Amino acid sequence: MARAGLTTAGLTRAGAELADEVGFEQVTVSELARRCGVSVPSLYSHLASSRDLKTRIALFALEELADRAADAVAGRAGRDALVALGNVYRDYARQHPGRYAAARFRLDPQAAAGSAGARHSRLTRAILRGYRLGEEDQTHAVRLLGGFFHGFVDLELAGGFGHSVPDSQQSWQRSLDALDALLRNWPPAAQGPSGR
Amino acid sequence: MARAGLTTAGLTRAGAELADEVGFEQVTVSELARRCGVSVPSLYSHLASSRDLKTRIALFALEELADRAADAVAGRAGRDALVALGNVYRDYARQHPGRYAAARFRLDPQAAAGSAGARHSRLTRAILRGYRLGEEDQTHAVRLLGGFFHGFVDLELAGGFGHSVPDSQQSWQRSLDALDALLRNWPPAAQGPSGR
DNA sequence: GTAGTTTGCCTAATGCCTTTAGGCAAATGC
DNA sequence: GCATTTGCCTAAAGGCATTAGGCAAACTAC
Repeated sequence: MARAGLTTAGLTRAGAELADEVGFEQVTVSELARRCGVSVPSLYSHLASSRDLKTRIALFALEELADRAADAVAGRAGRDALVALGNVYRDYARQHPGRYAAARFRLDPQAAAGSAGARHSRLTRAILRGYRLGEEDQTHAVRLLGGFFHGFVDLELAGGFGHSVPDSQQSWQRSLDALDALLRNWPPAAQGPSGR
Repeated sequence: MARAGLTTAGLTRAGAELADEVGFEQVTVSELARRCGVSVPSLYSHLASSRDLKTRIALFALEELADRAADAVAGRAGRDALVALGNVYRDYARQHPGRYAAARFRLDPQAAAGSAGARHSRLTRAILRGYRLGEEDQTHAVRLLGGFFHGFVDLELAGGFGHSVPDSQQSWQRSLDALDALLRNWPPAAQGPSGR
């Protein structure tokens, strides 16, 4: 039986493409096998399980996204960098909705530890160098931005900002404006316990 | 054959509970049937499909969440309302991770139109009354907050802010502080095209 | 080049999930 | 009470995930 020349990396890439075509949720070992012209069980020579496939696609997407983010923010600072970084996430999600969903896949702790997640965090932290934030507030800001980027993009992709005025592109821009202003005027920590 | 007394609403609630137990992704018609003590095909008297079940659970969760949000913001304004609203989302997600995930399920346009999604939007808009924002900027702020609430909570739940310092509770509080400050000092629209 | 070993492909098989069809009897309506 | 509707069941079919074992290509060592 001639070998089809499959590799784990190749299957991961094919899986990522399939994800963008049919949606990450619809990616199956069976469909991938059909796409590669081999029988379903053959894929188990290269993949441990369906979950293994999804994990690999997720890691691939996170890496790809981090590479784009790194390129986009290189040589930029302050507001320029903030906009560039945010746009990377939004553009990637719109160009590659399946991969973007994959990047949101719940990884097990071990896989997560080896993922590009930390790169994303570092890149976000890097753009904050253009703002005057203390160590701790920088971490808060990283998480705020991370949450906003992901949340806005996810809601938008899900149609949450559907065809209503103003369009979501404007909201995106104004949100980035607002966040830039916020980062330039980050409020000091309150004196006592605040709320909960 | 005695009737088990199943109803669509009852199955939806049982499905929501199952979601919190095993995770929304693991909810199946088969498991629900086992839980109710009936055969799998029996459920098709009350549910159109597995997707119908998930859609119903999603609508249920969105409604439940909107009720909680309405209660929490009633009689509050400004920063107090902002914190209360944000906390509803975060608390719900932590208490009911499966239902929260269900609330994020991609509904088809028809189901989405009849969902509590618009209530959520209105509630967020309502808390913004305590801030001086123009009509359009209010919408931008609704989307920014919606994105942040969802994004932060989702990343947190996924372990994205794992056991590192400062803990995510502090980041949550500081983020709400920051957003309150932002809303009180919302930047005016820039003169010309900004960025993209 | 040859022999032994490893590896990647296949088919068969198993089990789980989703769904449909048709039968039977409980429940409902007149 | 009778006719109709409805909710339960079993049987069946198809799809997906996965394992086991066989065969031959590919690799390694001498």
